[in-house]
Amino acid sequence: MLDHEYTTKEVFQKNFFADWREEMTHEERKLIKNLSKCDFSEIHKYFMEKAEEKKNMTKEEKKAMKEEGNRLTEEYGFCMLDGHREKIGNFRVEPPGLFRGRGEHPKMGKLKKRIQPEDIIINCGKDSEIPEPPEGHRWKKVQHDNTVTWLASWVENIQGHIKYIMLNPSSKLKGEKDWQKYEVARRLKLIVASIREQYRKDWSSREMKTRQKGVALYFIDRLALRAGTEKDDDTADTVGCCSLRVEHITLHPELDGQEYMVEFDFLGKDSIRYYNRVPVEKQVFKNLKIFMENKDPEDDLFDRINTSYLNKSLSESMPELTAKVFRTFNASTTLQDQLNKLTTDDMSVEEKILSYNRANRAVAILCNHQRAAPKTFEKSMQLLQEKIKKKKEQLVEAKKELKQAKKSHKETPSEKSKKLVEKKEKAVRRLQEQLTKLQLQMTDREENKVIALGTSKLNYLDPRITVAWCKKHKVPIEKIYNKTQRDKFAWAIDMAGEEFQF
DNA sequence: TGGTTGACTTGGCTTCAGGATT
DNA sequence: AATCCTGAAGCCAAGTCAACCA
Repeated sequence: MLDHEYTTKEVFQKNFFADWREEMTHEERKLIKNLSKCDFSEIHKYFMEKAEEKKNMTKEEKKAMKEEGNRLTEEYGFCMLDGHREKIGNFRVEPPGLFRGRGEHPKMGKLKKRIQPEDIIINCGKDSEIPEPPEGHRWKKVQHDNTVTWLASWVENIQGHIKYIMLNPSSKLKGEKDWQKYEVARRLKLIVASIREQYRKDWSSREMKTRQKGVALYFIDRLALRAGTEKDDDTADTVGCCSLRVEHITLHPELDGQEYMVEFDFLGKDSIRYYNRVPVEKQVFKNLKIFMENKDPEDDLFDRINTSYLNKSLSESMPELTAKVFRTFNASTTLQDQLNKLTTDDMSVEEKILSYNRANRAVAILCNHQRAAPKTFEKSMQLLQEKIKKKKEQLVEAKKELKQAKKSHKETPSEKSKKLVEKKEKAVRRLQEQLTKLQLQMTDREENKVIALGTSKLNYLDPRITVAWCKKHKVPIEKIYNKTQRDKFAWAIDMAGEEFQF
């Protein structure tokens, strides 16, 4: 961990040292009193050498390692559910280490303890074979609760949260849940117009609580904000819609030539910054002003409501409707609209894929799915640039040769010279295609520098939209979904025809 | 009504296998 | 065969939301 910047943070060092001292013997505690006087270079070196050793293993050793890994997965990575053999998602218990957390987490650096069999609850079928605990140990408990999906659990010592062993996304159980999720979002589509009408009415309600609900829901719908459930104090300070504070928004009666602008700036899930400037309706602007009156920056913007109230009122519009459904609904709707807008029949498969990625990107931007620019970004762009340059030169050369061939064919026509012209024409065409492909790749990568597509693809986009699009436009599904994704979305690949509409 | 707990989904980052390139 | 590079798998933290309890 010494290579990481966060080990230099005061909170990290303080937490780590406190927990470390707990583990010390009486003598050690007497001796080791100041972290800054501790020299970890030897153990650091030891681990570096270990890593080096591993890297330098012979082919045979590597192969043996891999086989052992496969054997373990084969033995522990599957379970039987309702008579089907299903893949388990995370079948290994989390190893001990130093807790990091995201953003300015107050518990960073604390010691995450090793989990013992005595910490583990096994949840299996009544008549299934109970897994043996390691020699000399016993499980905390063995239970047979068929109302939950987890196979094993333990309590983690940093926050006291429960951790679970659950099934892989490719499993029937998870697939069915996923399908249901999208069906709920599709039901929202049918009533969203009336919900929008209602929350606009709520902006002028006599009750401040109702107004807050109306504005919050508008943000959730229009900006795809998360619900914003309140959280413990001893976690990183992040917010969602309902937990927004006055300090997170700035009102501009006019900005960039537009009226009623709201500027958002806050840290959301995983301490990812959300920054956005949006023009809003006059009534929304007026309400926000009222909500902010006589408040300090650190006061809640929506002080009369919370996610539980919001969800309760949503469930009256439609059973199973909660705040997060809007994200799924808006993401999937956006994908479908963008795909319709960006795809035409005359496109090549590569161009269609770029269109798909652009549609996917529109969703990722809506949901604020960001990533750090890849460490290798500049380098890999440069590489691509060089490839393009080389290809261009080749193209110029090929064109020259074609011209030459044409010329000699004109001067002394023969079967042979005709063939040569055709051959050169073909070469030019091929190079041209390869060049466009590279340029498309470049555009795609550039536009994707700080945008993460994976999260929306995996969690927000109804896979049936993608499957239908692939079928309609003759794009092989393998070009859009990799193996894992195809496994996860097997239900949609089976189910959706090209006529599917979200 | 408000706080807590439990179960499940969502999320970005790291690691590493394996294909591409030299 | 060695090295490079990338995509995917894996990791585990951090959300959402319902049930439960006082």
